[in-house]
Amino acid sequence: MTTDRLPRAFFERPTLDVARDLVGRTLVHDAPEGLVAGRLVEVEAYLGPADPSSHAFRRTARSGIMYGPAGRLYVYFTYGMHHCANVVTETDGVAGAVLLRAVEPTEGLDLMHARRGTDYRRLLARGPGRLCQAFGLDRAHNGLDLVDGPVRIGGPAVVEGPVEVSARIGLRPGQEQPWRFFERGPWASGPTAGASPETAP
DNA sequence: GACACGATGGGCT
DNA sequence: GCCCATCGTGTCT
Repeated sequence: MTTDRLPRAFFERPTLDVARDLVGRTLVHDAPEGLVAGRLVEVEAYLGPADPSSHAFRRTARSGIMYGPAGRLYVYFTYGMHHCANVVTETDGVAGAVLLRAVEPTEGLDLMHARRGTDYRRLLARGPGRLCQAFGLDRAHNGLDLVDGPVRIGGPAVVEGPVEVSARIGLRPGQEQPWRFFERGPWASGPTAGASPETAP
């Protein structure tokens, strides 16, 4: 159900492996105002100094957390209005993180609708900014430990169909590494999301 | 200090 | 599909 957690060893692995294995898992935020949960359907891997698109391409005050212990949240603010949530991977000292891009909402739908201010279920947590808004995640959650904290990831990987791979979204040309892992369907974001008939609000 | 630029999303065409 | 708001972060002066 939603009470189990993946162990730290799960995150303490190569970033691409963690990213692929996160698709289908359950993301949970047990906040004071209520619990919300959803099934991860889209993630992207961001590596260290070898990945020009990664914040960890250069080690700075902000990106330093990507070099730290695995299993922590890395939440940052961008475009003046959006938050993006990542999971830190690799061993302590090696940079890596997985961006959480979309989930299929499963629990706490009312709270998510209230936070998002929309009745459209399909767009509750489709895209990294919407996901953070629906789950109530902001910079206050930066650094939280998924292994021991209000935000957790657990459950078996439940995937409808194959885990597909594509280039990451929204990056500069020439950096199109196939490091986006997703389940095709109405809940994933991006041009290859592939909506299905089952999109009722 | 100043400035350029996003791992985006919402609204309009 | 195109446009652009909006501000924290990084980099340069």
